[in-house]
Amino acid sequence: MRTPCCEKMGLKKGPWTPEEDHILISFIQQYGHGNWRALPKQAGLLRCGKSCRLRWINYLRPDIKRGSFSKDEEETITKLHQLLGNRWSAIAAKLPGRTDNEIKNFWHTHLKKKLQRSSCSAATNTTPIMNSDTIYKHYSNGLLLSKYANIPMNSTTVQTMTQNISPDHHAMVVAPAVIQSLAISHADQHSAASSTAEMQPTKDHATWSASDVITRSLTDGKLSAIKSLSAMARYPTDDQSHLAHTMKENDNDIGGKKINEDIDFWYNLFVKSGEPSRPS
DNA sequence: AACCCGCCCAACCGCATCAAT
DNA sequence: AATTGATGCGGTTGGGCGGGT
Repeated sequence: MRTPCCEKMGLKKGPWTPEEDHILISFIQQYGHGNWRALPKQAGLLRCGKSCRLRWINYLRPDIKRGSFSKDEEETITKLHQLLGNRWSAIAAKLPGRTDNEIKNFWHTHLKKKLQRSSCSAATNTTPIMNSDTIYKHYSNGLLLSKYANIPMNSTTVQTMTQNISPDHHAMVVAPAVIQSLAISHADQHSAASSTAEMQPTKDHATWSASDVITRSLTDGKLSAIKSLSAMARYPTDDQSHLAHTMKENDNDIGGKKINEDIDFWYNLFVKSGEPSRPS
């Protein structure tokens, strides 16, 4: 069984002292960090491996970029968050020298408030901003409509489908054509790549919301999620038991895909197309 | 000067996932 | 295929700090 970090008696918690930092840096410089679990004992630190790893990754690594975020970084984080949601490590991967923790903190303390202010002012102009949820919806809608329901994609069908899945005001935004077409071609790649691999469900499907399904379909490329969404959309409401049933059925014949490929796909897409567009 | 309050961020925790056996 | 250990990730916490009263 797993031993919770620092649960064992005698391990220190709380802020790191300069001495501890020095010991950790010296040890890693000399021996590397092959095994975090064993490291504190070998280095003579009264910390758990997890704590050492966190301290190194978030603070002591030599390539950490210190100081406030630049305007460019701020914009990148904002765009990537629209794109990826709270996938801090994926966002950090696009910002050299920044850690997921740092970006997460920056988001919660600065950007979120800033965006809330700007969305308030945007709301007064009645121009909805396309957020990540909306993008997920359009992406998934595009996939299921084009691949499983044989319905031609246009703004009306997208809107209707989205309303059936999750009737919030963001769903009224019309997807840009570039996202639709690229999403469909991406779906083709998914179905080709996933036809033979095996899928392991990792969450109790009965507890999935429509948003979970959509997010899932994006993050790991499992078309079963999209299939389920397709089936669900044929019903007037978000019927979770039906959804769970469909998920389990589909789990048996659909394969997986690497998360990073999806992240790269979306990142590249938005680099190409500028930014999540506002409907005119 | 003392107190309060909100903000910031380093660190922790629980869970998911991966890898080895 | 099941189990176990290690690592990674995202949400949350709490202590330090600065500004306001």
